[in-house]
Amino acid sequence: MATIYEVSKLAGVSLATVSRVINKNSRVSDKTRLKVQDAMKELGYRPNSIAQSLASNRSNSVGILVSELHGPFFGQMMAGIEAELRAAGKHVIITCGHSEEDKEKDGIEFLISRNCDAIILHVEAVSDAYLIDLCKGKMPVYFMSRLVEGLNDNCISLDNELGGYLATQSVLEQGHSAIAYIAGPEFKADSKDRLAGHKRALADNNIAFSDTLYFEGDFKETGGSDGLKFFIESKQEFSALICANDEMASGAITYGREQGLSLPKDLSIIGFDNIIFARHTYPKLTTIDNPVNLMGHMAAKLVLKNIYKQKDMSITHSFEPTLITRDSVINKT
Amino acid sequence: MATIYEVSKLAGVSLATVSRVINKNSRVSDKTRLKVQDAMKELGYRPNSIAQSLASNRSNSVGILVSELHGPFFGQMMAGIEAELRAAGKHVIITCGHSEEDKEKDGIEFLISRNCDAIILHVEAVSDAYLIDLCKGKMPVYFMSRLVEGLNDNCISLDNELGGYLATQSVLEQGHSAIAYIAGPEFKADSKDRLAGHKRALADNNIAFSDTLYFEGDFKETGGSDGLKFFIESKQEFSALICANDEMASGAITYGREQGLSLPKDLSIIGFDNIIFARHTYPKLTTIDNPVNLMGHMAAKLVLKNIYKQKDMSITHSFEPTLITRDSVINKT
DNA sequence: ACTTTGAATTCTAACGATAAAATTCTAACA
DNA sequence: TGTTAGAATTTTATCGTTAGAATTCAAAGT
Repeated sequence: MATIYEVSKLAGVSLATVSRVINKNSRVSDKTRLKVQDAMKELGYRPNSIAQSLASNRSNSVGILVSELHGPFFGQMMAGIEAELRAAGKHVIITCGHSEEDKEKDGIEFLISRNCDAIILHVEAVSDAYLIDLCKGKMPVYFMSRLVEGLNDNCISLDNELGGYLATQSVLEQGHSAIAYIAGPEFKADSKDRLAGHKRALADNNIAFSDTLYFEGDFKETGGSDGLKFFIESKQEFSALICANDEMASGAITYGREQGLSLPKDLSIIGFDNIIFARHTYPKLTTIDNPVNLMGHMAAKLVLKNIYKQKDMSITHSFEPTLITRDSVINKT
Repeated sequence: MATIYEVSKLAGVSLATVSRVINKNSRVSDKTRLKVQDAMKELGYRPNSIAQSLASNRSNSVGILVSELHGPFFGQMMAGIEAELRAAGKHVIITCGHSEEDKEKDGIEFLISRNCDAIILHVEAVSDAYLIDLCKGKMPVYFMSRLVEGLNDNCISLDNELGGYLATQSVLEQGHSAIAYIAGPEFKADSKDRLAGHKRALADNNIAFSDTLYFEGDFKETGGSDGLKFFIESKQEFSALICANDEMASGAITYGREQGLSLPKDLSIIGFDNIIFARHTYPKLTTIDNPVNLMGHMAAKLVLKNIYKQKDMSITHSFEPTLITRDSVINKT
């Protein structure tokens, strides 16, 4: 591979001049710029990004940690981040933490050791204290879908409490009052907030929250099936089921039908996230839209603005969920 | 951040010695190793991977190009590759080509310019000729889910023809004979091979392939709905529908029910890929399993073996699809 | 013609590691 | 005691670029 040195020789200028036409920040006369560009073309020159990084102390890479590389939710998130960053010539180094504390810490260490210019984290298992500490280090850290105390400016988050409220409120408005709730893992902030919204909506409607109509799921299909099984076996009356995400709602739908329920007649179900497949369940899933792709774009923009000093980036830190009405919730009356 | 130089000073040894304890390939006496390790710990030293890359001409990064970052299929694939590589201390740089020729080429260029040690491509729009040419360059290139003429050793592929055959054969065995087929985009190799398998199964059973029961879809939900719409509006008789992937099958199921079909009684549907959601459609989707996660692992192993010279890597280049029987195909009789 | 000034360009020293060659050390053996 | 082989360690050059200081150049002002 041709180096900058060979280009400079061929063009008859110094190394520094070539470097300056590559980086087009400092001024070079049109004449020399052309000479250099010709030489670059002739040699098929491509700057060595590693050498650039070493010399400039900039790797032009952004680390991303998500819980899982698969899964519709993270897919949308990564797609948003990558698209935005790639358009700016930056690249993403992606790894995953599987929602486990050790693996998340491990992943973060890994990204730091790769000399990213910044990292964007979707972490769930690690504590706020750890993150606050992490932010004291020299690596800039940003958070997706998580609001870390005192680090608001580094967070892109969804109002999960509102989402939880919206879900429950919409079900209540359809005349349901005995409502079962399958939450995500209690240690996850998302779960907690969505549940809080649920409780607020119940309270607003003077309905008591019942422990027996609560189940802690795992945010996966199994959480939905296990939860519904639990409720059915406990022989309680309930006409609606709220699932803290769409995967669990899917699991619940599948399990419910296996148990002979006619959906949505026998049971209304609402999900959360509005993943792409939500429109292909039967009945089509009513859910809460989580604009995670947009949020991914925004996280990337935040990095572009703060780290790469790009102008004209208007940042929104907080996003609002909205109700998507389909067929899985019906009027009780 | 502490550098190797500071460590060497603190430990009272030379740079080279520190380098050798970091890379633990060459021998260092236990005594000095300990001294150096202590010094590293004391300084919180972490090797600068960029400098390592420049000096060793190894970036320890593998570029990955997939069609989309979202989507269940690619998620599984990326997860497999990343897990394997990450365990070996390598990182992945991921980008996407959106199944468009220009964007794919662009993505490849992008990865090459990032000095990856190798790249793993899932490309669909780019020609074999282009890829063969690409392989003549100095960047090692590997292919996922694609068999490039003469580059077999660099490919990890699925026997799509067999998968197509299996799908059709299984439907035929259930007594169906009027079978509609929704293919993927014709320019994609996967589509072509699956269709070829379909035709072979028909031929084996002395059933003529009918142009009017063929529709070229887009591998997305819309392909399924558009295809089924086309068949229904053409007023043909058919009792089974084969979709070249699960997304299209989902779309077809949803559309079919919207049109008042009772599934699977009125129409049997089979998909391809066995994405995670296939078990949550209604009826649960009978499909062909595509072990793409495994294949991702295998592609990574191939890189580990060829590029990073890891031993004990047994490589399987070709994978076989298998039939997953669920509820969406019923016996016609 | 002679400064002056600002733009254009070159020079030089990093950046933080690796790797090959050169050197020193250590212990065994004649 | 001197030799020698092999292990342990150091020396030195290098990877390909950037960045700031130093220099040269060109046009304008006096």
